[in-house]
Amino acid sequence: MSPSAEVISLHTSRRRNCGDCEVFARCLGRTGSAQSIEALGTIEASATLVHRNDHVYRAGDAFRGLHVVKAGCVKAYVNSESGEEQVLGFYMPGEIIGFDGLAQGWHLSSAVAVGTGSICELPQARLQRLAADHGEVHDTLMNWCSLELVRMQHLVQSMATRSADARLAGFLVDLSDYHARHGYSATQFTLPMLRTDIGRHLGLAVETISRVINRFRRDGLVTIERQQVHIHDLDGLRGLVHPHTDALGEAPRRDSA
Amino acid sequence: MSPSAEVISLHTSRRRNCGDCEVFARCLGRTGSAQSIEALGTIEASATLVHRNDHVYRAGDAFRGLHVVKAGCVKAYVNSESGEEQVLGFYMPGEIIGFDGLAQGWHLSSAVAVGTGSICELPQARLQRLAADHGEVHDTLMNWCSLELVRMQHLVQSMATRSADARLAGFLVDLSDYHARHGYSATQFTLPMLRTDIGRHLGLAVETISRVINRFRRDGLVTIERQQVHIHDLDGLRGLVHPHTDALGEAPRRDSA
DNA sequence: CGAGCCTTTGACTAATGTCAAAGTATGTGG
DNA sequence: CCACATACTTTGACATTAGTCAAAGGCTCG
Repeated sequence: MSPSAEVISLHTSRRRNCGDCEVFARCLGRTGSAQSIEALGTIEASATLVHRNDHVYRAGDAFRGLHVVKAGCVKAYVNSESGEEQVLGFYMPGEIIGFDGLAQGWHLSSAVAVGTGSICELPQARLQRLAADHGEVHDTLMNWCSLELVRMQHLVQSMATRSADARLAGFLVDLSDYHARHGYSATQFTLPMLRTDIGRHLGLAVETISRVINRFRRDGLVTIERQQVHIHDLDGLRGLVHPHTDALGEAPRRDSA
Repeated sequence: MSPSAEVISLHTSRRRNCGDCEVFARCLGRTGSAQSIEALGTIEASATLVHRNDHVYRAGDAFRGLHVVKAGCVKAYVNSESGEEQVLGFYMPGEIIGFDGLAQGWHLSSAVAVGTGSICELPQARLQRLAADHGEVHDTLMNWCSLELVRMQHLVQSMATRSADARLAGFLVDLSDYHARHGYSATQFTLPMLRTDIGRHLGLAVETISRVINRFRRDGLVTIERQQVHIHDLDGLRGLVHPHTDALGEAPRRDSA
């Protein structure tokens, strides 16, 4: 894990108002009251180009502000004392990262680009000023932080109660939902992250990820080749997500001969 | 609000300024800037006596505000579609619950008293007004929400990477730390929650909890009888928390370029 | 074209869950 | 105050999931 790249700050494009950004409506302008959205539109941010393994921030870094994933995919993770990496989440375009840094003034987790992408920084001072001037912005920020909390609660629930199959099915369904929400195909998309990282995210070994994908393929649920995902039976996949202890005499065995 | 003819009897639970409360310094007054603390002290709250299994809020309830555990212990949990309960955390006196309700305006989790205790409500409208008037209060609220997020991240990490022994050891150490921080014995305290709930919190079966406790007892680390915990070897317990893949006499890959 | 990284597969193991039942506290009504 | 009912905890035997180890197979990129 040494070949990691520097923390970003390299290539920045011109600074401009967020409200003028072509993806504003899917980003800061996605939620909140009209006043809040208008206020957030006045933030000036510059998108930074990032490449695979570029860090957005690292655990221990001083908190400079929140970051928005504008393009690409960002992996948030923590390292345990014994060096293992736990992936807390994968963040897609329009999603905001860095809330854990608000707790103590420095980050407790790290964020790294999964592939080529683009990141905007929302400077803390600017956000504070905005929140002070517009109560609605404060509400919106709290909403986002709370949403992040809920996201983590779901992950906890998933890891504590679901089987490997259910976890991976849930992971794929979540990705599918994201794409559908944003107007892309719910059944055909790319899987930008490594199998290893999916495993570290779901609390499973890489080999298990591989085997489960295989099982799904055999059962005709999906075709996953390299990074390309085709979901053939989205409902079937959804059905796998929840434990369903209902099988009183009828176990959910799907055998394609 | 509540007719005074309620169960409110033992303790003075009439509405009064939080700043005058005897536990303020361990509660709202625990963190944040001086201005923030002063502002929060002006909140008026009334403590409500709760008994075992009384709910503070339930999933689906409209979000009315945050709640402070003043005495006792509160269990936060979610129910999966298949009815299983996942315990997200146990909250001790001075801790604040309900941040997940900020995300959507209603709660996604439930909170229930583990035993007899006392709860204060911090009305949302009051908090919003305070945050609007005092930017520092806004910061403090974000801090708390972020801290809650970090707490959940730790739980994720624990469940994904630690063995049953490590998880329970961590759980006990956390409790011990809480008691130490608050001036109580770090090695002798009560375990207010059921074994079942500890299991549901750590993602383990009740039987496993029981067996691990037994193992700890055999190894002379603790004595746990009913709800009474005696920690005999706190350092030993701490040592168990982290995986330590020490097998081949320390071989952490520290490859430099 | 070769090196390194990533993924897949197979064989085996270990940790934890499940089921069943006994043991032990707790509370209630007689 | 007892006796019973209920709820919680512990223990044992066994099943099963997912992890580990080892190695081969495929991409990708310099």
